[in-house]
Amino acid sequence: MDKLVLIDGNSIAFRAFYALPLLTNQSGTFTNAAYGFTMMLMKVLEEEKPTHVLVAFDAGRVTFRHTSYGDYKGKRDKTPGELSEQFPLIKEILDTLEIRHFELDGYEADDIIGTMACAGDEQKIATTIVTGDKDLLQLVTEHVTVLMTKKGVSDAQRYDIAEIDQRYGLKPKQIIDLKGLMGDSSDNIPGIPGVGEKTALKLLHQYGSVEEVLANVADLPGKKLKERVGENKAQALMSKELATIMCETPLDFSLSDIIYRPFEPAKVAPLFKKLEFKSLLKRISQEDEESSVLSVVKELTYHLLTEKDTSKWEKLLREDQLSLYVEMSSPSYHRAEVSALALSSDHDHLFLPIEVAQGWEAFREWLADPSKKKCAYDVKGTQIALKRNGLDSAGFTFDVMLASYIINPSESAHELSDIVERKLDASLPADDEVYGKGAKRRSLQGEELAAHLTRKTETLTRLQPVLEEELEESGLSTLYFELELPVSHVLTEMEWQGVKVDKEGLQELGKLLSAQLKELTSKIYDLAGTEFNINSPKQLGEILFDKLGLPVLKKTKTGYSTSADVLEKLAPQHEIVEEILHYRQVSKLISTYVEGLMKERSEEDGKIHTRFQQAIAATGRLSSTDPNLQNIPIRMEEGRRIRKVFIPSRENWLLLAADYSQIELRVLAHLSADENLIEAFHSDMDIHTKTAMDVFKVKEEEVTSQMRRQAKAVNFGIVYGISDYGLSQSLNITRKEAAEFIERYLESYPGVHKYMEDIVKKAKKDGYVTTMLERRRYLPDINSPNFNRRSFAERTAMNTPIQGSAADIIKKAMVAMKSALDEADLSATLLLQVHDELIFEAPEEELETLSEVVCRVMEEAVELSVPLRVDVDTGKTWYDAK
DNA sequence: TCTATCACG
DNA sequence: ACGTACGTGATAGAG
Repeated sequence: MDKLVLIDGNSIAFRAFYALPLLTNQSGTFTNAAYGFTMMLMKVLEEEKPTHVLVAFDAGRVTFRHTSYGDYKGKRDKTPGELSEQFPLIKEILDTLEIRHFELDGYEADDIIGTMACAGDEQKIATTIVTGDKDLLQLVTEHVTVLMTKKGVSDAQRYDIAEIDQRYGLKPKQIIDLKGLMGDSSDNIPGIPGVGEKTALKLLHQYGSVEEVLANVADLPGKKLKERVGENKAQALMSKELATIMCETPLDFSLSDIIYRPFEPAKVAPLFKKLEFKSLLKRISQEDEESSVLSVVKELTYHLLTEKDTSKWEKLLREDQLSLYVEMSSPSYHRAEVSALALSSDHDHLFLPIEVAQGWEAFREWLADPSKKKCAYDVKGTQIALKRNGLDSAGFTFDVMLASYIINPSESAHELSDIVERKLDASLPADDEVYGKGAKRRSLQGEELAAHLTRKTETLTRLQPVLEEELEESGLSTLYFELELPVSHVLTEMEWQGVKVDKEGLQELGKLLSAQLKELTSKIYDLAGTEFNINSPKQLGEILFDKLGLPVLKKTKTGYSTSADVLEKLAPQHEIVEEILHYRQVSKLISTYVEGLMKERSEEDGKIHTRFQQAIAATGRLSSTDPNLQNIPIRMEEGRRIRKVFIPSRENWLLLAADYSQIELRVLAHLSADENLIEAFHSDMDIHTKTAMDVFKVKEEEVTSQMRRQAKAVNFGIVYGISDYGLSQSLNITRKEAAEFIERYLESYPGVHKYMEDIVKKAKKDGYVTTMLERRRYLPDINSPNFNRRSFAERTAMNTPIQGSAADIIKKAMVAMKSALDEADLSATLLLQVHDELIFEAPEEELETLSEVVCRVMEEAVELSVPLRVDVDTGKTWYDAK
């Protein structure tokens, strides 16, 4: 028995959109209408068990109805962008489910459905129309029923001839007459003014049709009604015509084109996964009898390689590309031990204990051959771990971790198991689960290790094409392949190189600071009249505010705030406060820097090898861990001395530091095209002085240091996504004063003002912002009804293109630097990056050439509408290279 | 494990 | 009226 289901795509999507909250998935795509639509669709497919399915959509804006009545659908609100952008998504879902969908220029979805319903009726096929629109009731016949959505989307009411009769006392065709008389405000069909559903029904019950009603105007009850009907005869007839659904739409397909075959869950799951349709995912996987959709419990067949049988696997190394995963004892690949590695092609999975890999000559050659393509998770860590085990490697053309990051840099979880969860219809136990964490950590061995590891490499092979496609779809391929991947290779070199630390110098400094701390401690105990743990904010708070009775200016969730900005305000009130501030400083220097750096210094080479994390910061910046070398003190002289222990690794070498001057404000000048700001940079002015002149309306000579300091804070504010409150906090002024500063700034730099407004608007429309090199950051909260979340997202929208473009620029310079140094035949090496600064070490005689090369490469990394300026300094220590 | 604090750009 | 500056990482204390 055939069963035809006709779905009114627009109507269901509308219903779903307004019935559900404005959901977004991780990448900021609105999904509520698509989700509701799919829920409805699944339910219908399950319950109706159709043999033929079709979804009809409205095409374009102008239909034949507009031709006859210009105002047709005139009053309808414009479809909100959050909904219209979901239509392509809905169509993609239908395509994946292999359900045909149609739209036809000049016609509405109704007309396609009407025509198919007529065909179904003629051929006596049981037909169900799914819609939220009462108009379609006119199509009901002996064979055709309408499934009408009620509140929400999952609830529906079936209308057949009997139901329509019971509800309206009409035959289906009379629904047209009903519309003709009462009109339809949503479609802007006028009908007869003053005639609503009640009157219209009464008239139709008596006369049967619009024409008959009009023919009997004279007999109609009530003077008003007579008048109205009499005056609007033509309008009533036209309304009826507008409400009539076409049954002769010229369609270029027939029943045989819309045959429905139940979909394969395995094909649909990845899309649902991507859209985060979790409950639907569960639903389809259950239908699949839990075979394989979510759980790839299916054991992988892998080959555990021993020294003896390496030769028979050499053929695997001739594959176009292989995935490689190196298993380590900890994430700190500069120290971690490698237990084993695994190789995967599409078909074969090979497990190699580290000794076997080291002893297999053909593998070593393959690994070091740059023309042999390899895919890995965290290429940098992989290459360093391999190198520490005597294995040189090259030819890594894909990094799964980096790809996942570039696709969505806001995502906090780029572990392989997280990526698999998001991008594939599979799952992988997280390393923490397999190994346990903290004290429970254990090591894996033998078969267990082999199974876990080969499963990871197998996953890499499956992830790569999925990620590649997603990069391409979002226009991120260039950024990924030409910037991020090359940068990761530069970082590998930098980390491998490491930076030399003067052990004795560090110990010396430690002693000095410890002595100072001791003195401060006893002084503080004296002043407090008791001993307590100064490092404990809780105990400190009790001393300051309870015992000494200082005023409480700020509180935290847990009690009194003792942060530096509070203490600074309290300093005049009690001698102890200043000592505490000083104590904090010294204590920080000892614990974080002296002791922290000492712990990370390798006894082997006397160097520190930080890890530059490339897949953390949402703006595209790098971060540095174990230890963090991007936050070595500089602002206070006392802390700055820490920099004296960072020295060149060889004799007669020096350090060279090159930093971009005002890169973020220059980027802002470029992005905003603000004439005043551009001019300021072209004339090489001190930008904070210039801002002070504009904000305070004074001449250059009249700018005081106080004004310059305030102007500097305003500039920071602009870069961070200005708010009066934020500025008032940082300058210790009232919000009103801060707001005035901002206003005067924006008046002086109208281009910046417009840019800030435009970028927020664009973010609201697209759901994301981009940097100069098209790096993308999604802002799911940008349209949030929650003021806080929305404001945060708006500031992020303003800040990310600036901070992110600056990150793009220095990354580009780093990539270019590699070849520039080679070309100039320099042995200088890049050691560190600190956001807007690069630090090199080089033999003394190279410094002059190096300065020139470094400046040129950094300044010419990209072309902006303002010049980029780089300052260079050299010295025997990092402290001296200032 | 979470919170407060503070170091950097 | 809402209550924030943007982006990070490390440490110590407290639960």
